[in-house]
Amino acid sequence: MLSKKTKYGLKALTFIARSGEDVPVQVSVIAKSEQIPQKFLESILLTLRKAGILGSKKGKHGGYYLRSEPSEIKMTDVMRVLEGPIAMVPCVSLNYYEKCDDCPDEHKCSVHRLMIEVRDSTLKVFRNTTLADLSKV
Amino acid sequence: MLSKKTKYGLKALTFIARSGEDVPVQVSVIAKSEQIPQKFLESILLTLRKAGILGSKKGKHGGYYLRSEPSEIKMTDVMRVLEGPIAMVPCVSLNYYEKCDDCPDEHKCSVHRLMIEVRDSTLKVFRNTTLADLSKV
DNA sequence: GTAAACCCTACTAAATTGATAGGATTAATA
DNA sequence: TATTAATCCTATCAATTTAGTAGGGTTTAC
Repeated sequence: MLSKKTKYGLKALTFIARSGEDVPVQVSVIAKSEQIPQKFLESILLTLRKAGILGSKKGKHGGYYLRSEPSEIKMTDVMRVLEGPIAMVPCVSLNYYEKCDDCPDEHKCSVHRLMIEVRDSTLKVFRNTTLADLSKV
Repeated sequence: MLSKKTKYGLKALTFIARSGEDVPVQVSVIAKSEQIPQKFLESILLTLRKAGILGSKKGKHGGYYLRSEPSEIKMTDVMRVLEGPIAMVPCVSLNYYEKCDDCPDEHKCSVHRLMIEVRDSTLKVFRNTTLADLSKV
């Protein structure tokens, strides 16, 4: 299941991308419009900022803005930041690989091979999708 | 993340499929060979039996066996039984559809559209994979 | 009739998720 | 310079899920 965190994060990014203009968007505005608990959203946008996807401006008239063009923001990056590894098992993760305790030989593991296929097909979607695609009405 | 339940379940099914012969396989044998807690595995195989994927024989020399040929057991079915819906959000699930509380219009929801693509690509993998594929050495 | 197997229900500890609380810090502007 | 509006940061918490354990009940082969 997709976490609320990721769902909210994607909606917020879409909102910011759609707002288009060069002024930062405030958390309160997004929260209200997208029906997201404001404090929760704050922490999500903070995560996205720390990951380099969003920039922020403090103080009055502050808010969040995209650090790159929507068409440059790939879902692979966004999903990894919000949801964590794309692979369903660590032994198949490109970025967070970990060996299984059981499993003497990965290449003979039926689960391993199936999950590689799932990972690759999901990756293909995320690699071919950017925030610009999400933002289309 | 793939749950241990699903991982164990897939390994157990593979084990049974590989054993080939027409005699039922005991939980204790699978548990030992695949390093799975026996009581936990019991409950998993029970689930698979109730779902019609496995059959069982009670009493001495009892155990579990496949109800169909490995090549007839599709991953879509197995995954739905063990892991639940394949879709990452209920509003995109074919078998367990549920509307989102937020989201006035699904078709305009960026998350919705992305998750449909992910669902379809995952589904394609699961539809094209059977237990026979998993069981190949 | 007894041992070996599945069957069933209930419980539990740990981790994760989805928040909330409360304030610290920073910046615009009156 | 004081005020206000915003982000930033840490801590806490309740609910849920996960992964497993416990303890028998039931069925069948021999």
